[in-house]
Amino acid sequence: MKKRAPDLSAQIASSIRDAIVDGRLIVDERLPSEAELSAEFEVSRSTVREALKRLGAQSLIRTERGATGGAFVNHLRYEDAYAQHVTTSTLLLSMNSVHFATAAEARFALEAACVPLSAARRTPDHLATMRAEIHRQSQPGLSDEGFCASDVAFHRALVDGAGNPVLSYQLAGAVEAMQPLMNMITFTARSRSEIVSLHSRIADALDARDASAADATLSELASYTVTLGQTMFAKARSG
Amino acid sequence: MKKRAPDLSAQIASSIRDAIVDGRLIVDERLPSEAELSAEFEVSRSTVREALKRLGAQSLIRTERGATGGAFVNHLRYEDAYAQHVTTSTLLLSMNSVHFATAAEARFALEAACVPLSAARRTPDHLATMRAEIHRQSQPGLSDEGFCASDVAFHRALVDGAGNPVLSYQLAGAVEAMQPLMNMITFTARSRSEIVSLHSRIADALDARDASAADATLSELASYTVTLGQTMFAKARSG
DNA sequence: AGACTTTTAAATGTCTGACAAATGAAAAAG
DNA sequence: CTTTTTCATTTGTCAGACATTTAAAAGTCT
Repeated sequence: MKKRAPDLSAQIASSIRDAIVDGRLIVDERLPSEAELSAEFEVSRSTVREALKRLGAQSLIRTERGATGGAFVNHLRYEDAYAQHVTTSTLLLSMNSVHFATAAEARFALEAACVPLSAARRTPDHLATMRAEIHRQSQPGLSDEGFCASDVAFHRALVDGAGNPVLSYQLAGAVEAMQPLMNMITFTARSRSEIVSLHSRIADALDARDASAADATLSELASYTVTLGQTMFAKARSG
Repeated sequence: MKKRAPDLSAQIASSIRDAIVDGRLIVDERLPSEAELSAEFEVSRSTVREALKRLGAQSLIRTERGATGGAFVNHLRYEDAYAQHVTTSTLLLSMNSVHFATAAEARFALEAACVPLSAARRTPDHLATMRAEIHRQSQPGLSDEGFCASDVAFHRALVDGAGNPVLSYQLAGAVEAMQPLMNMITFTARSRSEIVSLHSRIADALDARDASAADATLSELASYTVTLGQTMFAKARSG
């Protein structure tokens, strides 16, 4: 039950991380140089460097070389957080062998939360993106991976239509992390056209700012997706 | 516009990360030792170590010392991902100076997505947690921080009631990252009792498995929270 | 004086070699 | 066969050196 003391580099990373999280170090502020930090913490420069690499991996700091270089508190941007969130979510799903139904339920529940906002606020740009993806999805030559990627892009446009970046960020994990699971479903021509049709109806409803129609169609899409997943897994068991 | 080549340690980290993400390295598999990796990548051991620290910071690997030690592909657990997600979300909100209204909108929209599922699946345990937190929130001596922490615990129970771990994970960022913003609102005795009353009604509705009543009350709570926030910020501007 | 070039100092990035500490496995002792 | 000791392996830490990058300072020419 005893937790051994973590490595020095981990301790130092924690110490600096705390300073950043509760605001004692502010964005773009420069940390002391590696030499100064090693004196301050009374460790070697290598140990300090390992601590800084840890923080860099979490996008908490960035480093610049040269005379005026050093480690700076990083301004965490949506894109960085977004990418990390997707990677982590994807691994979480695959490593914990989450059932397809569970992941799909979460994804569609969260997406449904965006629909009323998106119906109210979507711009022509969002609608154009959705239409473009729908068009791509109906191309016969499209690979399965391409279809799934386009599916993700369609749903991201739906989510972004809500005009709330916090919502978009949180949804990223749910929607994008599903892609590998979705890829496992080999879409038939028939199921593709069904999905394209549902996508079109969702886009139409959002175009008309009809939140309840969009919500109802999204529910249809959710059930259909879960059904497809069940069929696929049943076939995998029997085959 | 030119992107300089990233550091060697970053390149090596990427290379190993890719191997983990697309499954060429599986959970609990042992990576080559630092000496072997340094030979393989033709860099020094320090460089390899910095790469490994980066991966460790993302919970992708863990390291063990000793004869049979080494770096192992880590089984990413919900708790690890959860903690990271909360830290990142919190920083994202503070560093991008997200408006209270935007964050609150995202939070309540996502929570609303859980309500129907939670009404259907919540266990007595979830209800007991909610009641306990409501009781704590009505104690007069409770600090503002304590009240907010209890608020988070209440809402987490609501989300967990949906019985979907993926949903709980995704919601963690939205709910917990709000806490520092919520802490900024100094609750009066009057607003606390209003919130406690709304929490009670939500718990009652979930107890009765009445999803629409729970949803309606959550909407009330959302409006009330946003109103409190607006009042607070108006006062901050004038004062 | 002003514009251009060179030098220099500071900082991170990388390498080498060494030793400490942890830990399981093999060898030795009983 | 069990216990103890030794040992080899591996990560953790340290010290010192050199390479590379960068901006500022110093120098040079017009």
